[in-house]
Amino acid sequence: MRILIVEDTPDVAEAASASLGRAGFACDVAPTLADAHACAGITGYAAIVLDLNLPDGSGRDFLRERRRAGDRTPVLVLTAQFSVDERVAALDDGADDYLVKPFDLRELEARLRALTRREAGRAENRMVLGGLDFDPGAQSLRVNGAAVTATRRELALLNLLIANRGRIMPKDRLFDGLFGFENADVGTNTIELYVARLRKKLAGSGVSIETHRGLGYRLDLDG
Amino acid sequence: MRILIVEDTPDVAEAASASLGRAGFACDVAPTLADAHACAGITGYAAIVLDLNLPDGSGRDFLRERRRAGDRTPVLVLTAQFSVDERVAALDDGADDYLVKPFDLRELEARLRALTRREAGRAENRMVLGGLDFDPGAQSLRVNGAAVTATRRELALLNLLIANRGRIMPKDRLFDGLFGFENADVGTNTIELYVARLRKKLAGSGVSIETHRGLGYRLDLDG
DNA sequence: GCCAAGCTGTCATCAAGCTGTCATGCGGGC
DNA sequence: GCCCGCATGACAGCTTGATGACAGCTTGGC
Repeated sequence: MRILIVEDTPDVAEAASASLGRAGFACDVAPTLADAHACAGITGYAAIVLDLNLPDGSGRDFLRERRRAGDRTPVLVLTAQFSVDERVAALDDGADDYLVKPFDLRELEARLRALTRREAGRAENRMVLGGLDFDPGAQSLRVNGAAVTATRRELALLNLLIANRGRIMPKDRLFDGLFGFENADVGTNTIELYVARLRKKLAGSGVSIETHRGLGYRLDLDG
Repeated sequence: MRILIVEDTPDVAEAASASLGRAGFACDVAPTLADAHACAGITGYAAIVLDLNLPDGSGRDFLRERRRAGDRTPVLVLTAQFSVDERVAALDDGADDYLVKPFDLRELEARLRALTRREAGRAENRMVLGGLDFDPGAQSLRVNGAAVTATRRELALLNLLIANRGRIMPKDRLFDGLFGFENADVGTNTIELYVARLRKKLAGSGVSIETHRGLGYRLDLDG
């Protein structure tokens, strides 16, 4: 799950990026509208966090342009004041949610989880599949009822695979979802590595990750 | 499905070629207009990805020439800036779609699929025929409801045959769709080989691949 | 601030399975 | 009957993925 944070205050952007990173999201930060356009053009995002007040224009323009271009990526808008007008305007422009600054990082995290969840067509956070019980909010994983510890990257990968359950996910797509731009130089071998680590932890759960040579990986129930 | 990528930046061309290759397209790369003309003269393409800014001229000239010569191959144009003028001009010249650089490889893939699909007159990606259910986007194949694993080449061949369902496809045409120039020295026997492999996997699906001696192969419902 | 523990990603090596060639056999057409 | 085109099994090369070991770095405890 890759997130774009459009925010020009370094402190806020950094804090949000760190917090969301811990929560299993891969984050890219864009301090200007121009950067935001560039990022959104290069890769797809599971959601966008958009500050309205930016040095080179209003986030509303960015939002409107994206929507006009047919992009339906969930957007969470950050507003400075709790003005009903501004709030309504943002939603009219196509925002999916808003948060008033200053905000609690945990709330940002929770709302983003709700947005990406909604996109995947799920009503609740928890995902149960076979003997596997995964809650991305609590970052908790259970296999056949027993709690299993997994690292951030492992959970992020699992999250992606479950969200695309039954579909073959190309390795580069998984890579995009796991790493932001600042980690672009990481070897693609790491995906194979984490798949191997995940497989060990999922052993006996009735869920497995199939390899499709030259195509990618697919998570699904056994059999 | 064979694609011509006219792009002079090696990184971009390579990334696109790799990504599309995984998606089941056979790609040729032409770094100059001269190369592009040569390739387009030698073989037909399901679509052309055309960068406008090339070392030996503008892609627009290439596009205009092709259209004037009566070629209706779908063309997706890559533009550097999001300029409305340039965009309109490209569409006027006969482009079918455009993408602003930098772009997301997934989007390129999706748009090409849309273009080639449109050419085949289908509205949806998924193809259902008898007991056969094939989704080229997810690279997933089901026979009578059961998932069947197939390799990249097998899927590419199936894709071609289904897209031309009911029509006899000459072997050299299938060959062109499966292999780019860099594989030009592959024996034509390989087509027979992959037809045989596909037949095994499609057994009992109600769909079969008929041999027409000296003419080619035809995929259709039994009976 | 220091230290320990564990997470991360690289490398090298090994295994798997895809790919295309070859050889052989079959069957239709002339 | 002969020839040509196609079918198919076996095989070797090679790309791609799997996996164990390791070093650097981050993180959290004290």
